[in-house]
Amino acid sequence: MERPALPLGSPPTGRADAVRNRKHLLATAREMLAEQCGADGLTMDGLAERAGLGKGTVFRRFGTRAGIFQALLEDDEHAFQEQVLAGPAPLGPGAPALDRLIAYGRARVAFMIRNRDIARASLDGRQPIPAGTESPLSRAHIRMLLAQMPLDGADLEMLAIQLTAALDGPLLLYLSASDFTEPTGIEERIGLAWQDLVRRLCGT
Amino acid sequence: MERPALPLGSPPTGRADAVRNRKHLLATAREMLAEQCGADGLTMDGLAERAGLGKGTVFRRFGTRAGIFQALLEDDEHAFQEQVLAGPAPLGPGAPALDRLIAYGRARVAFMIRNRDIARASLDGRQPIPAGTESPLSRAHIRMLLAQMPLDGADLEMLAIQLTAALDGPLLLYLSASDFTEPTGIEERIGLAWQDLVRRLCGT
DNA sequence: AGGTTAATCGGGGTAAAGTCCGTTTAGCCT
DNA sequence: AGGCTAAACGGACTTTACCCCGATTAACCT
Repeated sequence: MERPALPLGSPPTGRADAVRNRKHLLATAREMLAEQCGADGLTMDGLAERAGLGKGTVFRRFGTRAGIFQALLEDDEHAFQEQVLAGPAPLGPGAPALDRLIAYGRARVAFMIRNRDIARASLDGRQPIPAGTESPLSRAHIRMLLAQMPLDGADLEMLAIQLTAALDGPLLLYLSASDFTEPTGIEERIGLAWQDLVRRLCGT
Repeated sequence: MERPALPLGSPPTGRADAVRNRKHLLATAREMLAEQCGADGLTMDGLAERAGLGKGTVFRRFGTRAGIFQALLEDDEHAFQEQVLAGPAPLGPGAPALDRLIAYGRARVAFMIRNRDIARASLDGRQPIPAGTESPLSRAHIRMLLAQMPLDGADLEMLAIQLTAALDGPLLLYLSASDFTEPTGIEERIGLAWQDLVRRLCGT
């Protein structure tokens, strides 16, 4: 195993040029996504050429095509998590756990909708362990909030996984593109459904 | 658009040789999966050659590599749904909706664990509309059961999507391969968590 | 049966993903 | 500063998904 221990995590560590190139590649990828309006137009050759780097570098950095989108998503997610960890209540700390959980779900739904193209493109059926999408941060946060709530006898770890899936799944797997062009505010609808789901879980 | 209206659905319709070849390709794919112990070893060229057919045929039938796995999954799912629609209670009809919902979840978890490799391989970040995995049958069934339960004021459609995600998501996205090699009975654990989740939803 | 047609088949061609290894260079040690 | 080494770079190479279109054939009609 020569692959780095944290192949795709949040590795702003290592040699200076590696870190620089990684950032440069992510920035270039965002440019290309913005210009070409779609993830399909992003090829590894194209990215390497536009970034002025070799193809080997791109693959060593991200491992796979989906890896680029996973890295982009994690990048965005990092900024998002700042809001959650240190932002104003009820999303940030200072509110009751139930309120925070509801606020978190709504915020995450908005986040997923905003980044749904990248999120979808980050799915890769060939990777045995589904990275990126996994959002360990999301899961851990939900887990932490659940622990503060009166849920006697529940398997909190598994419940956190289920709720994470209930948040991300609709956007990743079950809602088609057409659902977002309809006039109805889909974001509000999913947000309400989340709120309702969580409230019912706590017995109102 | 020359693509057939039901490109990947359950199309045992059309010309006789097309239907025959489709079945033959699916069977050959299963053989290769069984022998090579893994979805990665299945290539389109290899499948075509082993089946004694042209590569073009494979692609016309399944559209994409992921399409093969989606077709395999739908095939298995068909047999599974028979149990649900006409099998013995509580999975089949005849039991209270809550019991059926719990039984369905447990059965689906078992199904997803059994087929997790194929299910994972059916994910494809390039398809704008996530087919196959979508399991409209699963969603519709859950939706139907929810309608029989005392859930006043809920958005049943969205709740069904969330619960479908809570069932499929863990296996598709959030549980890594290592979770299944551990001694702990993961299937039972997920099944219990599902039961608990649904019970809480109904207020005990 | 024979002819017509529209769909399927076949396999060579293209482009993009992913690999390899010789070359270069950042970071460190003296 | 100068050298050492492990890591990163680059781009040619291989593999594979996916496309195209002429050849073939099943289904239907008379």
